[in-house]
Amino acid sequence: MGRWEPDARDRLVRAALDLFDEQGYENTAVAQIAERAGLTKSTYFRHFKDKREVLFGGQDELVELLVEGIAGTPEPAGALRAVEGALVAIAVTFSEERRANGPRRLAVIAANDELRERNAMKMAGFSNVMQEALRQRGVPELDAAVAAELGTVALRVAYDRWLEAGGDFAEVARRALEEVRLAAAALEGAE
Amino acid sequence: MGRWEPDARDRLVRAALDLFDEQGYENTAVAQIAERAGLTKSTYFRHFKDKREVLFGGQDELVELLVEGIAGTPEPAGALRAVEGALVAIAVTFSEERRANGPRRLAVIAANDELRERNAMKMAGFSNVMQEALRQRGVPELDAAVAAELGTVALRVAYDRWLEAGGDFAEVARRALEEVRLAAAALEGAE
DNA sequence: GAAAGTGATGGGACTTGGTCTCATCAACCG
DNA sequence: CGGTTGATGAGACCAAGTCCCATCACTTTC
Repeated sequence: MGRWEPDARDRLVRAALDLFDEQGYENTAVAQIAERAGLTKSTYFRHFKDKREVLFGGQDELVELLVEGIAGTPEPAGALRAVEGALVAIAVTFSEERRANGPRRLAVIAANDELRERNAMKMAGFSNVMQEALRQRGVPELDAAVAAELGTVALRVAYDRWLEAGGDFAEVARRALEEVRLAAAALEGAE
Repeated sequence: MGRWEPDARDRLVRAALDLFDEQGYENTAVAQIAERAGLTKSTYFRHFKDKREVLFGGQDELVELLVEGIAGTPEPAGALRAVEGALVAIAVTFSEERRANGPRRLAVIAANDELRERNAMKMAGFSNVMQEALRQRGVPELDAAVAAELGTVALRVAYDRWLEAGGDFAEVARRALEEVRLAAAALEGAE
């Protein structure tokens, strides 16, 4: 594989991020991204299923790691401990290079409805995947839903902090999850 | 207003739901929806900003009610009580007609990625709105995020049950939220 | 070493979502 | 009765995304 100029996919990602940054997502045509990467529209759509996906690559890998992280947490462990295992498992993908591009990527996404939509779907996907993995362990439906949802809250918080301050993502995530748990436990109900 | 055939918007919604049901969302063109409603593509896009929105109308009203429900909960009350106020506040929009069309609408949405994406965005929007409204009451950031997220879990659960069994939505939502709270409180942390 | 195969690419036709502009036409108002 | 208003129709236009076929670099096989 890779008989021609290598890294076509990477070149597309870089070209897209640059162009979105320079002139905005909506003002950038797929053909333009391809051109800057030395390719054509056809080739772009062979690598990414639509215009947005160039910003959301690697999601499949994260999903796999989340599932493995939950399934691989030794029994007996509560649902939230398994979620912690999932967050720790994805830490390997949080490289320095990813941290460097993070803010630029976030800024592009935040500036466009279509992209925010895709991001919401991504997050919901993470939650669903964790919920399903928890149910596979025998966690009851509602508990799985709650634990998975709190896990994604922690994931968002941890990601923000990690972009801000760096450090070991696994540690940041563990702390965030514990804070979320305490906040949830402190909620008063109807009396 | 309404000098020509009235209810253009309603006709479009009905035509869309019928066509999506008959031949699927992707196999239905906007022009076809408009045609069945006795209108044209131009008019369609005057009523809905894109092809999907015909299935997601009324979101603005829900957002308003959620915010009012939280802001209108008398102090002092915990974050989750305010969220309960929000869920109760939207109950007025859950009519019998809406319940009748609910399952068909859900089936169409579930069958298509684009629509599931929009739905995820809608839910995330509810959560964000509640979170912001809670912060306006002085609830700390993280507590607001957790309460809002648990609120949307309860909202989903309540909606499912209400579609299934009917009854007073406010009551169903209250019960769902209490169950969610108990599930969250029962989560064990790292020792 | 030539022929056949393979996989990534180029190119262009085509459909459809979505935007924009201008014309039309029914109702209302003075 | 003539002018205004607001919803609609009509059609040009652009970009996203799909499809199909040609091409070309490299590999395998005989």
